[in-house]
Formats: sequence, structure tokens, C-alpha cells
Amino acid sequence: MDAMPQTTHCKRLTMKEEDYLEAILNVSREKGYAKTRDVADELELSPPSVVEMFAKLDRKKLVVYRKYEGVTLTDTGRTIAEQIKYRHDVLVGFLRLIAVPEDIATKDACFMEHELNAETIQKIKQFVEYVDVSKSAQIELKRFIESCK
Amino acid sequence: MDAMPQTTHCKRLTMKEEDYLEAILNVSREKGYAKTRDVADELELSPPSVVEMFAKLDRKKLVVYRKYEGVTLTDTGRTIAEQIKYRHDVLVGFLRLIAVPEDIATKDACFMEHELNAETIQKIKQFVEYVDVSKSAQIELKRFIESCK
DNA sequence: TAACAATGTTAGGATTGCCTGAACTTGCCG
DNA sequence: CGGCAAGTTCAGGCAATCCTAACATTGTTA
Repeated sequence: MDAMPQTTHCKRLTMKEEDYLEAILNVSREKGYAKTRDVADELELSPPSVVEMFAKLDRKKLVVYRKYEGVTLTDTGRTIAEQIKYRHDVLVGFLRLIAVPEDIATKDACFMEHELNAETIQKIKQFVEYVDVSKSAQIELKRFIESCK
Repeated sequence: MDAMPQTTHCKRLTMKEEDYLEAILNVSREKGYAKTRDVADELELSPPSVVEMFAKLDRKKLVVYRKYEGVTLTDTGRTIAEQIKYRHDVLVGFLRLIAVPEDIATKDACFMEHELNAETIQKIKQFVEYVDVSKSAQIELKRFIESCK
């Protein structure tokens, strides 16, 4: 989990747009392509909602959408999707560290990944990394976890 | 910053509804009352948007809204507002701890306070409290902050 | 006290994102 | 090959939230 360069963002995407990009990335990695049904399942939305967003993301050049065939991420789209995913992973890593249950960690990360300031993410990442390499920090953290019980 | 009991929530409020309640609480504490203009300024929204939400919150019995006079929180509304504020404070406390700049911490907390799982907030609160009372944790944290430079 | 400035409200409209139901494609199977 | 099921798209709606412009109220002050 290394540094992630900022995208040269023309205009900030909405949380939803980012959600869809991330879902498309996930599905694509798993199956090699992303069709309406896949993304609808992933995000638990109706297919028409997905089609609508596919069209919007296509207009914005973040995916290429071909009717009845699904979408593929453009370079820009992929970069953004990967950035979101990176943030997601950083956040889950942190929540796990402080003993937030896995399922809750995942859900909460899904919100935060879109809105938190880059600097906040950076700090959280550094925190996780620090604990990762510092023996004494690990001991301290273990004490904290114990104290929660 | 002690434990905060959960509200017996009938139906989850939207993020925006919570935002308004919190703003109303803030303004009320400061000035003893909350009128359209005050809340509009606090949230940087137009007065008509605020009036609309006042009506909605009144319908939901979270505030009492009297035309041209402003709103007052009901008991339910106040409890919810205080809960949000509590979450906000917990989050800011944590972000400050890991050296996120004050202005960013405030903004990021404003977002997280609405959506994070209660358990996550709880863990973060415990973390802050732990560092508060553990000398060795403080030392460790200081090392971490140093390592960020 | 009349008039004006500040504040508040109403009306009407835009946007985003979601849905259901109806219509269309596609691909497979008998 | 014909036809059906699954998947996709279109059409039409709805809810939440915001806005501007126009109108109403309030309160201050000359």
C-alpha cells in the first residue's frame, strides 16, 4: 500500500459516481468485464438505475458504455476507481487496527472513502504504517484493545 | 465526554436533517433562539432552503416552528442534535490526536458524524481516552507524529 | 407613524439518483 | 429455426434538497 498520486480532477465527482466506478473496477477484476446486472448486484440497485449511471459516466469519459455489452473503464476512470479503492483499503486497515468488527469496518470505509480530505487519509495511512513497523506501538495497541474489554 | 445513550430512533434521519438539527442546537446555545437567517448563515444555504427544512422537521416533531419566529428543538430533536454533536467532538478529538490540521479535522468530522456506525465511534472514543490516560501511549504517539515529518 | 431595510415565506424550477413497468435483445434449447 | 428466459433499456415518476425571484412581515428610525 504505497503512496497514490492525486488525479488531475477536472470537477469533483459525486459520491455515487465514485461508488459506481469502484464497483465497476471490482467486478471487472473479478470477471474481466462489467455488465449492468453485475454492478446492480454489487451495489444492490435496480438495473435501470445502473444503466442511467453508465450513460452518465460515459458522457464524462470515465467509462465506455456499449448497449447490451456493459462498460469498460477509461484510463481516467480506472485511475479514479483505483484511488477510491486505495482509500478504502487504508480506512479498513485502520478500523481493523482499533478492533472495529470486519463488517462494520467495511461499511464505514465505504462512506469515508469518498469524502475525507486527502490529508486525513494520509495521516491515517501513516498511522497504520507506523504501528506496522514499531514493536512498541504494537504493544501499546494491544494494551488498548485489552482495555476495551 | 462521557457515554451517550442511543435515541429510540423511529426512523433514521437523513444526513441533511441531522445537519440542520445540529446547526439549530449550535445557534440556540449561542443566541438562545434559532431563526431562519442564523441557520442559513451557519450552513451556508439560502433562507428558503432553511424554511423548507424547518417545516419538515416540525412535521417530524423534532422542532417547533413558528412562522417569522424561528424554531426550538423538541426533546427528541435536542437529544438527537446532542448525539450528533457528541459524535462530532469524538471525531475531532481523534483527528487532532493524529495531527490532522484543525480546519480539516472539523470538516471531515462533519461528514463522518452522520454515517459512522455507533460501534466505530465508540472504538474511536475509547482510543482517544486510552491515549489520554496512558503515559506510554502518549510517548508512542509523539514518536508517530515525529515520524510523519 | 410612515417608510424602508432586513428578514422571512411562497412559488416555481433544477438536479441527482432511485424506482416500477413495459418493451426490446440476446442466447440457448428443444 | 422458433421461442422463451434472462438480461437490458426506455419511459415515466418520485423524493430530497437546493436555488432564484417575487411577495409578505417586522421592526427600526427619521
